[in-house]
Amino acid sequence: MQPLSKSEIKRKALIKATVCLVINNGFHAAPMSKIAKMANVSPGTIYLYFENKQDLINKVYLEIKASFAAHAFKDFNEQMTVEEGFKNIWKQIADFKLMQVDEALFLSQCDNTPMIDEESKKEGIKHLQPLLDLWKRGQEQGVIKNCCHYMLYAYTVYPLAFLMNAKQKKDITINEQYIQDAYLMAWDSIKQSK
Amino acid sequence: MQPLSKSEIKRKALIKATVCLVINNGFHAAPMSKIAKMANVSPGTIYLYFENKQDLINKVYLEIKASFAAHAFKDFNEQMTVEEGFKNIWKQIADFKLMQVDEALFLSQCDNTPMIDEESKKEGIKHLQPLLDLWKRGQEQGVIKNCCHYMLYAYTVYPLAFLMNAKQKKDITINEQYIQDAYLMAWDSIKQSK
Amino acid sequence: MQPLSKSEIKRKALIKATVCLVINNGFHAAPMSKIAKMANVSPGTIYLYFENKQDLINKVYLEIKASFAAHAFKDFNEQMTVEEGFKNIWKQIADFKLMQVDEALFLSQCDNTPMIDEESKKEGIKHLQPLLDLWKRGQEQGVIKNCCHYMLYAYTVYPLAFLMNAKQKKDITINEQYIQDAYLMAWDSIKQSK
Amino acid sequence: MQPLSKSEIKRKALIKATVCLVINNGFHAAPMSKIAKMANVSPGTIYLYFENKQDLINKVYLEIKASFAAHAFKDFNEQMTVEEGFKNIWKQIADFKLMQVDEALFLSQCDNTPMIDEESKKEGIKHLQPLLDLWKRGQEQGVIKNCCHYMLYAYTVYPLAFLMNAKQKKDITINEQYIQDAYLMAWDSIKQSK
DNA sequence: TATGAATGAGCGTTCATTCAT
DNA sequence: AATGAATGAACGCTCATTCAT
Repeated sequence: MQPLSKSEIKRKALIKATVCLVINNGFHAAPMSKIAKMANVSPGTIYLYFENKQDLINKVYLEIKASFAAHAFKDFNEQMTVEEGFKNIWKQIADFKLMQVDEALFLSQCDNTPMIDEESKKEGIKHLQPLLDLWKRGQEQGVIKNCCHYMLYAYTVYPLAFLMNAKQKKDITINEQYIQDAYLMAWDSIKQSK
Repeated sequence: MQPLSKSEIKRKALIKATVCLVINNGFHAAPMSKIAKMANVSPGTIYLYFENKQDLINKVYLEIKASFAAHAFKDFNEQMTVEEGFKNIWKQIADFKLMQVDEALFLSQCDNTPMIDEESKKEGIKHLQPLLDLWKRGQEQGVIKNCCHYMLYAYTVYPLAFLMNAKQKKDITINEQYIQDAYLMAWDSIKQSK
Repeated sequence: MQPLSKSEIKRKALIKATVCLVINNGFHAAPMSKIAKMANVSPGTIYLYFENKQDLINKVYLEIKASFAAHAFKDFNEQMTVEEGFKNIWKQIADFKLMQVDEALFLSQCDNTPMIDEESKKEGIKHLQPLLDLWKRGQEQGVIKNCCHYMLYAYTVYPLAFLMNAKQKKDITINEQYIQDAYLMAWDSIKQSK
Repeated sequence: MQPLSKSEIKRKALIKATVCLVINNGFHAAPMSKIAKMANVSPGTIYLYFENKQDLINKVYLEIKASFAAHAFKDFNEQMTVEEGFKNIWKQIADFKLMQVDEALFLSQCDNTPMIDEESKKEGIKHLQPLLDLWKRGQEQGVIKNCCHYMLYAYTVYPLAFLMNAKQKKDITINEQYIQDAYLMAWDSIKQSK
């Protein structure tokens, strides 16, 4: 792996600082000056890397969405059966949401908020294409219910955001069995009953 | 029904304005001055009804959460079977989320954001008790999967927020059939398979 | 003594509340609303008794100044010798400053601050005429130094404000002996040495 | 003497503006915006130099108190006799109060008002230590009356504030003779009579 | 007389953004 | 490329004052 260039380090530090501040107190408690301080950078420097605050937020969103997708699909291949593939992807998504808590919380906030440009949101969705393709295959094979992708997403991936939030607030604790139970609920909700 | 007092009218107008601005642009783009203007009131007047901005947001949240719960349980009674009862409540929730779009969007933002005091969130959850009780009964009867309420909520109610968002952005259109499909997915995910 | 009329009671309550709030936190921490609350009166009512806040403050000042003068001269008569008379007045002034702490603190703040209209200050000074006359007599008799009244005041009455402040902050405690010492210093500073 | 840095110039300008506005209209009529304008600075800039308005006022007070003390003791040395030393210090204090009118008026307002933190007041008093030491020496030598420092201060230094106020309002005019008379009154009031 | 809800100008303060260095 | 002092518009909020009741 190539070592990151100095400026790439700064960029990453800015992104990390943004995520950290936003998830803890929300957009309005993440001033540029604090982001700069936390990234060990001067406020002015941010504007060498990002056009303005909105651009910064958008870029952070897209970057994290990309890393989320990379994680989701890292073990998946199209030779898998639909059920195998879905389980594989779902578990990786769960893994991401529960291990990369900060990033996942950030995405959850963005997705339920007018914080991000609609355009960037659209852009971020594209990363999920392999999952949509898999679902399509599943529907053609009669394995998965014949409903739109939004619905499939709503009942399989989206619930994880809720569980992640609950875990964050220490309302629940999550172990392997818990994940497995959650997976079964996701699968039960979308699989085609005979 | 009693006519609202003049001051109750103002209070309602302030709440409505808050919801409207927050859902369109987020907490940080809903300044008190705009809320006042939209409610046809002077900025100072807000502080006759609410202690400060945080209090305003909290109260709006709680008020809407209460009206949400009232809607959810309005036709429910405890003589219903678990499945009947769940279907009844779920459909009312769906109805609320899809008809009272603004209020529902507001709740969704609050629930995925550090916008609201943790205390008010806890307060807001209490309204759901009848649903939790119903689930408990279902679990005792072996009709509903034996998992924690957070999970049951995550896979039945929470997905509606995602669908509501999608509808709002005109990504999907929702009709009776769509609702029925969604209901089945919710039920399939939590019902105890034999 | 005649019982105070209802409206005179309110007036007095307003004056007392004003004094109380101003001495504790200064003019800027004595809003009309708090004054009204402390006087058990509605904010609007204040404006039936006083033109505006400045007028209220001025009137409070003048009223207290008058009561201060009444106290100062209550036992004095012009048959007294200059030294007797001065001692008598000075002790009464000391008594006022140390017993009617709130009123005295209020006067001290007013006299060292642009809080009061210059006109009202001028008005307030008139009450001291008997003391000035006494001084004049003393100077004519060669008993008191031949300097202007401002100077005599500065070295006899004004120092009490400092001692009163110190007492208020519990930096010193004051008893009869202390008063007597202070009196001697006042007298020593103005008496004509042979 | 080193030229002041650009930021030191701004700091001084802010302090000067604060003094000017406060002495003319009081704390409550010295808004940050006016202070900024008078210092030829934008409102936000104040907060680069001072934490908030209270901090600004405190710092101004302490800075002036220090310069006051520096002036008071600039010619004094401990080899002087008590009377010499006292006269020296007293005259310098008088000089400061009558020449640096604005600063002196500011101190007078602060010392008779709850404008300044108690803590800062305590801090400001420390500067007077040499005078207190001198008084102690005088008392040990039987030259000065055996009373507490507060009293000595009340009858020697504090009266100057009153004269200064009177001069400011053009009630009196002050010349060398006047100063000398005032000095004698101060000395007469505290010196031990045989 | 007396009220107190309502006003809105103005406060102290923050912060996204710029620009001279 | 990087800085950080400076900006000033805009924020949340207060409060002297008014006026319909």
